[in-house]
Amino acid sequence: MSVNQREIGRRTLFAEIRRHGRIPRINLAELTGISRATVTTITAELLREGLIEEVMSESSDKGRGRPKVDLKVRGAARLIAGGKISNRSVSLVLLDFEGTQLAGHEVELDQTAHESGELAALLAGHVGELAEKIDRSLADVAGFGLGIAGIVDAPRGFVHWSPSLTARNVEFGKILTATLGIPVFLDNDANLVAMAEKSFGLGQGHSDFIVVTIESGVGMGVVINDEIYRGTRGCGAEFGHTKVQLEGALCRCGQRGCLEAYVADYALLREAMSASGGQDSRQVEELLAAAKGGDAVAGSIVERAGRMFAMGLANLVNIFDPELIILAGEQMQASHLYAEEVIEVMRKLIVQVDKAPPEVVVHKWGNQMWARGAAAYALDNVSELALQEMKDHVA
Amino acid sequence: MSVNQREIGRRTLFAEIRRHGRIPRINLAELTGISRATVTTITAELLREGLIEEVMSESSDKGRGRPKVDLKVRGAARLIAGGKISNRSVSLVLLDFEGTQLAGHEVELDQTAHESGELAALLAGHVGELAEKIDRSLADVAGFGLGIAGIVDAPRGFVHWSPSLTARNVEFGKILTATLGIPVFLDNDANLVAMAEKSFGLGQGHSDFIVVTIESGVGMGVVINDEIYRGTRGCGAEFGHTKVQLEGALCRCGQRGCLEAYVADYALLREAMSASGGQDSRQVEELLAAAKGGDAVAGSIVERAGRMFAMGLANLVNIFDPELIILAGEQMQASHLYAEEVIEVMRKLIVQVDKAPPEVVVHKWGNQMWARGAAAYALDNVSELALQEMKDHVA
DNA sequence: CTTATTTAATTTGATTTACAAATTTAATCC
DNA sequence: GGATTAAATTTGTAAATCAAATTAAATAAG
Repeated sequence: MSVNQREIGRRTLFAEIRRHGRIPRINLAELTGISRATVTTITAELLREGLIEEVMSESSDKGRGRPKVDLKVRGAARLIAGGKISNRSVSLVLLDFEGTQLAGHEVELDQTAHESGELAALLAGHVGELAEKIDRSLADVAGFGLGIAGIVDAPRGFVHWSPSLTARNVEFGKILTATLGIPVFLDNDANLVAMAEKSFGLGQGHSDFIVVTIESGVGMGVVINDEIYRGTRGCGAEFGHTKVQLEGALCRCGQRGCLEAYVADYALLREAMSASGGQDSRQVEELLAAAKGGDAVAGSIVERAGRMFAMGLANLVNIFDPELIILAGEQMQASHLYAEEVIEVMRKLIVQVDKAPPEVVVHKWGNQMWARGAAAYALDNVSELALQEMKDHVA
Repeated sequence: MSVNQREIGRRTLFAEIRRHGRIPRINLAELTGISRATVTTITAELLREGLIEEVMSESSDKGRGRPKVDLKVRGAARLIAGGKISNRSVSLVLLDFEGTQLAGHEVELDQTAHESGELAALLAGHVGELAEKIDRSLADVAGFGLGIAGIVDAPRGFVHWSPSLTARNVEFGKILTATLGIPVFLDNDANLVAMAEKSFGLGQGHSDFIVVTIESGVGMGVVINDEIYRGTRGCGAEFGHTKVQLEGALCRCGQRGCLEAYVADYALLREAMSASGGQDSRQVEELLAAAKGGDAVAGSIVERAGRMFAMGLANLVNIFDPELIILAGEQMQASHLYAEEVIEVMRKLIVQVDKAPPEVVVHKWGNQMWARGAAAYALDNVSELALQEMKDHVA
């Protein structure tokens, strides 16, 4: 409503600069449809504000005429932090405003669930420490994005439930903001993987895709129209607890037939245990190896997990019809689910149209990707804040 | 990008007028944040163009001062047609630009599947006839919205497959536009029910909701952010073919375990038949009545359908987390699935958060609702066209 | 019946903003 | 060193918004 035209121009140009990394004004004018005159005016404002900077074009332009001057986001403009709380560790990263990583940090935790105040204080300490690594302080951080497992109402920063917190229904976002003294942006960890894929990973350039993650649980992040889709309660997309079997296997959420109850580590181990009458104490890795080696029992357990997973994926496709599905996970942990045979079963289970089924890609990465996704989320929010501030500065 | 500010203003004001039915300028200014001066200018343009008209305010305002003058969409500005192709019939409606129904029509068809050219010609004839009922002609119709079952790529007007067409992969939208000589907007019928609910029904005022329909198949329309969500292939939301059972019952789509294969009419009858060893030839109504009357076999068939349906619904909730689910259907046809017990099972199957589960409402209506939804779709598109045209007129 | 009051709508004048066209800048080519 | 080329900026104009002043149309008061 009260978004005047100039603000729109600033936003589109800044976003375009960010997307391209480095780009000269004339291309900005072409791509956005904004006149060259206005591009000059607006980029001058952004330069004055320090959000962007000029760089001599390094593209091999041997042409005549005045050479292009590239514009890029000014990395030094803001300092961004991102973090992800895992089972018994915290990963943290520090990015500059361009998105390049300045520092990273892994912290072991002695327990899984924490009291929210303690956890906030602990995070404040570690983010501060990380900042000091590059001779900055916690107060210099313009925003901190944090990913946490569980059911999170992101816009409100409210945690309905999380395995990392001892209490339910915590205003964790507010607690964090108060403790750290800087803006904190909290979200479900699966959403932040989607964010990471969109900003740095395989989702770049895609406006609609789904990311499925398998850690200890099964998570999902949905990007629709270039934005992360969060249901109305702020906590949609509980893919792991979609039901794949009526009155099926018991899930740790207390319900029956959840997808997670068939594909998660604990589910596989539980089955192996019961098949052997309580004798089997193998780890997941061993079980998978045994399945590969021809062990019939292990094979059937793993195979069923794969079929269930394929069915869950197919349902996603039937409902969302995405152009891309990214199966994201740490290392090889869930490789049996990401196997080509599983994807093939999925393809058979989706509605058959004379059109290519969605592309399915597997993206394996380390622990820090989660934290980078969280930072990307903060980066988005801080950029928005920075542009918001300009309204007042210029006026 | 070449959307100038004035166009934005026109759009927001026109949309606001449409939403409120009748509203004075001063309230428009307040609601949209556009200044009173600009509201005067823009509404003057819209009046001159004939898209809106002034009506003396009938709101019981006994206050002093200059009385408010309400603005409303000018019904006579455009004539809109909507249609829906059912199994062996076509429903058609004619609306004015305000959305009030001017005429309706039901046509019997002698067959289910049609050759696309013939069907187009047939529709052209009947829409023309309907127009003549109110002393207008086919050429006076500004746009025709048509709903058809099957898999439709709405933006392209392309039908991948439909039970109403003999051929697959038909450019049916283009054929219709050519045959009728007016703009035609084609969509999947379930999407158009969502459209109808949003424009005239229970979805009014909701920006995010899901509509589930049960006719012969199970359909779904999804509204996200005030817009109908269509996957990337234009054909998302195949709720009826989400899988609820691995290697389950055979569906008419050729796959196994589809929701539809458990809840559709033919599925119920098939089961009754096989339970009785081929002796049972009851109709669905009889089967439902028998179940109510205590017949154990019928009861278990109906009950399982309900449980499967609840599971499918719960999966929708777990994935979308909508604020509202509308179960829309013709009359009592699917009442066994819409029963409170089924909804209760669904509530138990969704992820439990300390927050109210989505509201579920049942909306029963007649055949013409589909056609009205199609007309609403056309209305949207024609409004857009009309505003587009203004650019040239004013310039 | 006339005047004051109140509120909606319009008009006016100033300001913002975007853009086309003209100009300047900075390079290469000959 | 001038001609040429292309990017970026400056200039002048047109479009569009808005605050403030004005007009319009009603009721209330005297």
